[in-house]
Amino acid sequence: MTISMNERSRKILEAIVEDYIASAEPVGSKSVSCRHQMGLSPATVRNVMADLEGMGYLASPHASAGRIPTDKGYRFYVDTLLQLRPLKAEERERIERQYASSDRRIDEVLREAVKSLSRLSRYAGIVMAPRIEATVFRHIDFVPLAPGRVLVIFVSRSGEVQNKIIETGINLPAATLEQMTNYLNRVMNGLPLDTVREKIAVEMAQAKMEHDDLQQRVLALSGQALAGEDENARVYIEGTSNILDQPEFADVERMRQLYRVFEQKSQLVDLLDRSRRAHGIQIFIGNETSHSAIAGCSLVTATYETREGTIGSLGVIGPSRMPYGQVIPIVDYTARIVSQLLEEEYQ
Amino acid sequence: MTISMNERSRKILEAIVEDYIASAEPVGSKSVSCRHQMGLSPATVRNVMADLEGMGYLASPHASAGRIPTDKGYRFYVDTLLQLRPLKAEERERIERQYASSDRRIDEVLREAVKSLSRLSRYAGIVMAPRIEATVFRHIDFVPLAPGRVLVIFVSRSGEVQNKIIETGINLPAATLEQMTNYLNRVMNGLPLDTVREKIAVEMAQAKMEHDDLQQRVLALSGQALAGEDENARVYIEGTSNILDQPEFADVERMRQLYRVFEQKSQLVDLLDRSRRAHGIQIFIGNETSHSAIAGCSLVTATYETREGTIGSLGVIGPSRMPYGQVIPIVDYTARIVSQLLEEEYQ
DNA sequence: CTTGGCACTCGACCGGGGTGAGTGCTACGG
DNA sequence: CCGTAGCACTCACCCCGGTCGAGTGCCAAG
Repeated sequence: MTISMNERSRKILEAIVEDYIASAEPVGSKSVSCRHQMGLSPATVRNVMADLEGMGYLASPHASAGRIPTDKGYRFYVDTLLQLRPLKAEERERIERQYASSDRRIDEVLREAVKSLSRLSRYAGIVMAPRIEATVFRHIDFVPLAPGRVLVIFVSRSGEVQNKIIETGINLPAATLEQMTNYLNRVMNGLPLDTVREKIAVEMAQAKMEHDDLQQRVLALSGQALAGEDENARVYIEGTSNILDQPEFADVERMRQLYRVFEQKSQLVDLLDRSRRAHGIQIFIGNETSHSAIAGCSLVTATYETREGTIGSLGVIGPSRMPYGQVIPIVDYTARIVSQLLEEEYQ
Repeated sequence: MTISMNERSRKILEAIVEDYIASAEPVGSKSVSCRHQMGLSPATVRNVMADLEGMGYLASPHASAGRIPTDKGYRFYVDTLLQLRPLKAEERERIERQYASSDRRIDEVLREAVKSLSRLSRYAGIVMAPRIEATVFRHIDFVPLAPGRVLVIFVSRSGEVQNKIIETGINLPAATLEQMTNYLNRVMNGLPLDTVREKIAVEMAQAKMEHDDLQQRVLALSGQALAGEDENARVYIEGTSNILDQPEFADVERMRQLYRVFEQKSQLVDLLDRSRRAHGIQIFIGNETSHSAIAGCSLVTATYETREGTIGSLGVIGPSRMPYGQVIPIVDYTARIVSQLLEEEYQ
């Protein structure tokens, strides 16, 4: 058993991975030897395949079937063998066109992105919206709905709107609210959200000292409105039914597991968050996700960013048997376009 | 073959429907005769069952299996045999508690409702948000994001926030926007949305006559912001993976179809919309939905409303083999609670 | 009209033989 | 020492026939 991978074994591994990706059937020595006319007899290929299995790149479902790649096999393929298939101009155009009708509000853009990802990859698209911490203050507004109930609307510089109804207990006079709106909009405009929060805290302390109860309450209101949202709500998924067409999900039990993950979202949040902290393209293969419920699945993700840094991540989830060479450029280009669209907002 | 349904046939039909709902297995004459000690021999039951089959209430999957209810059978059961199992105080309380933490913004309430529906019924919950036409003007706000781009925020009386970014082409001065905000908020407050639209149209005509280009543009802006949204986006679904546990969906192909429907939503919009136009509880059984993709499924829906009329509908979707007696009260009570919560907003 | 009896039907389950793809091993030749 | 050809072996898959049993339909008796 050769320990190292020479050129030949790599070629053969590549052939097997690609055949398996294309056919979803275990691939045998003969088909490798024939289809990829590399001048080797099936017997030779067999020897190599036995080595590859020994090294953990391949596995056989049972004795007389062919071999299928393991997670490690896919990983090696992706890291060292894979050739990206760059997008054709026409495909790039198709991605861009997707956003033509959107109004460039960040959630609109992301919604289009997730649709586009799922449509192009023919798997499920997932997008994680930026955490509100990453935004910049643009505008705040208080709308009294009823005595003791105020709707607080917060707008970030990128046009994202977040709103909350807050029970104030007491009835805040419209004049105070208006005054405060003007003040906050003047002072906070353009500041990153965490700075805004700090400032609000400082001012609250001051208002407290001055026994300005009303002002303190309104400030508290703004603070509450700027609090973070449920993380799970920030994930968009689309095209999950695409995955159902894949032969590996003919088994009902696996489908169930997968759909539970989609519905629950927290595991996806975890992965997308890990991806966000990295930079650029990230690929999780099978058990590398360390979520056994999505065993057999891979995630291809990329980060999108503005000049102020990475703000979120997006990608595609599908079976590990995935044409990475095609999916990666799709994810990559989508992330670029999204970054670009959001960047334009920032001027 | 008796044409009419006498007391005995009804009892037997009831027994069969209920056994089948409980077990998901075709039910035979013997089990009916034994389990529901009605003093009839299996043979007699068989005769009756043959009649019921002849009348279209039952069907046999194959010669030597028992009988299962047809859509018509379920319909008869629901219309004339069904006894509702009223909610226990504890269950009602559980439903109410669900909304305790919500901030009573309409979309929050509906999101809680859909969760609660799916959790209690153990099927998928669906909710359709009111169309924006049904709302009442409360507040509008223009936030200039960049030269030529304005974010328009519209708030309805029930605290629903809708926002749109609009490309204005030219740069509208902040002063004009502010002036217009004040004007609209003063004049339109409390008017139903269609009236607001009319008024805007009238004022636009007037502005045109007076060659007040700026004002005309801002009015156009408001008009655009009040335009309806994508209908499909107004449907919430949750708990779809509950349905996967049902034995009737062991077949992968059916699951696929169903999930396509969930993802596409338009067929659900259609049904919920039909339900909204009716009043109170509505039940669609199997093919009555006239959407063949959800054959074998039933929908139990109810409308929620304020004193100004029905505004939306919500319900549960699951297999036709559904314990209607339990599901109907859940849906009914949820609709009541939602109505009540929204009503409170209106004061 | 009800009931017991009985033959019949038909899917589910089981076991066995045949088939074929694919393997591992071994012996041979460059 | 490496590549190749040959060969026996393995094992999933398919098809077949037989058995089993639940449930029916029908009939004749009460």
